[in-house]
Amino acid sequence: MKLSKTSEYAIRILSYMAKDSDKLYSAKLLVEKLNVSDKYLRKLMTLLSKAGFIKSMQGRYGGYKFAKDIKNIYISNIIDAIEGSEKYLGCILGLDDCSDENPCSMHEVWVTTRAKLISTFEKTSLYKISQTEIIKF
Amino acid sequence: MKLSKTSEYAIRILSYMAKDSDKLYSAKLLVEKLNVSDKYLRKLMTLLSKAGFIKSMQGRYGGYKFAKDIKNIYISNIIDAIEGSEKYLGCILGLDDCSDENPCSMHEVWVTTRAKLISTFEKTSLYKISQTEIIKF
DNA sequence: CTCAAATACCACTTCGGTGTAGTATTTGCA
DNA sequence: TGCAAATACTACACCGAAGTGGTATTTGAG
Repeated sequence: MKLSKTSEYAIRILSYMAKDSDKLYSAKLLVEKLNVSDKYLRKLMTLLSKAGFIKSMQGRYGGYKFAKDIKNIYISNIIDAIEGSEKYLGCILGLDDCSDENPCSMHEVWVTTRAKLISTFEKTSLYKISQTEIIKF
Repeated sequence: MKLSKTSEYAIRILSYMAKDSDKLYSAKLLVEKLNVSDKYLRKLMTLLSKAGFIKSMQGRYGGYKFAKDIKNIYISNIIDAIEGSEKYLGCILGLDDCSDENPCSMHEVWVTTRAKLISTFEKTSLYKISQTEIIKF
């Protein structure tokens, strides 16, 4: 019942970048500020570029910046790009054919909790995050 | 954002046993009914015995039955025994020192969602599950 | 034009969750 | 009392996520 490490990193990185959403950030700076392994962060940045959240500038004085408005990037988009939405949309017991008509043992209690989970991910944008007080990145 | 496979199995098994909570269940029967690998289920049953949820009867005509009242077994207890409570109690971004005073970027939105998650696990007992209509185990 | 400093790419290692195999042990009944 | 049928235990295989290493490529400044 946790996000993958990669999703955790991605959200932390993008939240940090959202503080000043027009700035160009180097991998080196992000590594220092977020305390993530250099190699892992660089690999992840490439993935986030390919997913369309950010764009990379190569060469001297290169780095990364947002490729689109942070008001249009939601936590759900980030998680989906990295580990897939089925990780939190599906049946809590992993049953493919579980539904209201064909409920598993947890279905009844899980429905509302899952709705809350989905809503949290789908309604929280990086812009919203950038407006909250954040002490720990 | 999922339970481990082992937790999924454990909840499914115990939910099935809760239907008739005084009965003795053989591993063979459970494997047939729940469509779980024989070896994996047996190993898990031993773990659930050691965790105190069920007790095992060895020898011919052996099997498993509940070791305590299913009104006192909560989903949170099962998850805790198998993968540990920190898997859903902690910071969504995996930060050890995240708190109200030292919030991460998701803290504000996550607090209420996590509370809902915790409440779902801590307030759902096997007894409650046994009272709901279940079609798919 | 060359070099410094940045990102991109490919391959490999490590680790833990999942799953399998084989053997040992227990116990009731014919 | 021996056997059938059940659980217990130990070790290993597999696989994907996490993490590391080395090299190639890009590009602005002097």
